Amino acid sequence: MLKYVLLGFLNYQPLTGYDLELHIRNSTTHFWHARLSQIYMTLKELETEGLVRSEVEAQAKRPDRRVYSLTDAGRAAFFDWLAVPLTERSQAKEPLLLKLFFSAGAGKQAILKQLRIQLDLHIRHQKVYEGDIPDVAADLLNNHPQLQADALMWSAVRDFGARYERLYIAWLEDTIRKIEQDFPETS
Amino acid sequence: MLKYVLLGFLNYQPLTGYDLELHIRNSTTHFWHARLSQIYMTLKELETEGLVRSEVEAQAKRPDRRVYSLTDAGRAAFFDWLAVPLTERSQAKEPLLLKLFFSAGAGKQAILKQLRIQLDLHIRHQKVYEGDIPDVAADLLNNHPQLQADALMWSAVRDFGARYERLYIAWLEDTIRKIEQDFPETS
DNA sequence: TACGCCATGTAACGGGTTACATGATTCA
DNA sequence: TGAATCATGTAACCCGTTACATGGCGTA
Repeated sequence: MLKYVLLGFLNYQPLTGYDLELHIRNSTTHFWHARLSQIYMTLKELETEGLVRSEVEAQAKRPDRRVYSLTDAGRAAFFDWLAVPLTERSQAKEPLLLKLFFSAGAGKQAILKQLRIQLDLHIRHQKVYEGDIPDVAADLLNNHPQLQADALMWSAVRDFGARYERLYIAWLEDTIRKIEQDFPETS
Repeated sequence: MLKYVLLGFLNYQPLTGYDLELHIRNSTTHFWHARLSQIYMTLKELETEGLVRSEVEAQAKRPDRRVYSLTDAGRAAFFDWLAVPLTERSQAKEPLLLKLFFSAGAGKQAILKQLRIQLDLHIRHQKVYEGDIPDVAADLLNNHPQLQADALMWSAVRDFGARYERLYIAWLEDTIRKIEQDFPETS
């Protein structure tokens, strides 16, 4: 799937592997993330498949950069992917819920500690969705005013993220309260 | 991580690979799932690591079953895992959000179709969280009344699932409305 | 008679993570 | 002087998926 993330961003403009990592980190990270090493590998694969091409650009006072852009085949592959709707619920894996599910034996205090650590993390993370949109997205929109429809989709997805953080925080707060009240003291 | 799921269920009672799949499908599936083939492989690995042991049980009119149970080392490994809190937000991957993020080019009708397919899936799935707890969980509780604290954790996690489904449905409905209103007609 | 459940596995493949490796520039 | 940013890559490993393989029993 990372292939399509890369094709998707390259459909907007040519970018390097490094740039792509920035875009991913700033806009898709809460529903799709990737390490730089994987991005570089995947770009190579896309190039051997003929979906992207690249050229090296020399820079003064900076390392050379390899700039990737979509080929016609790449653009076609991307739109083919877009055209197929997802007909199943996605089955995510949530390590926190898994650990909590089995945590009764860890004791009341350990459970509360775990929940409070996560509450803190989520509260501190929340500003990502409340604040301005990231610079990379703003720049992209300024440089390509025809991306209004895209911006609508970006904001819908961002809205999901905001709601999700709110749900997570409310659930953590309620669950902390419930455990404090109902969980038996370790004897 | 599947290793800990298996250890966690075996900490309640001895089970076969097939039984474990049933438990997973009925209670952890919305935050952790696994295929039977992987479960069988992982059980073998756990046995070579000395964390579980197994014995074959012959059955009349049914295939033989290999029943796994925790060793002391397995129980210790499980509680070691429980004792370490998760100190990072979990980064899930959500293919639907990814596709929507890039879907502007697919056109208004394709986007609405995708959203409505998912809305239907999530509405039909919702009863899983609204109805009774699954039989496997109820049986476990009836046979082991000392699992009251565990039941509290199970219900907390289940509550998360219910809230998540409600969020998903509300977001899909709101997004459908927004797209209908604001997304430019394909020219 | 055909489907679903019970029951266990192997083999090939794919996607992703971690660790390793390098090195200049800029800013605090 | 040390940390962050820019910039690209390779190799080993691990976890998980898909496909393949088998076969009896109960039930509609």
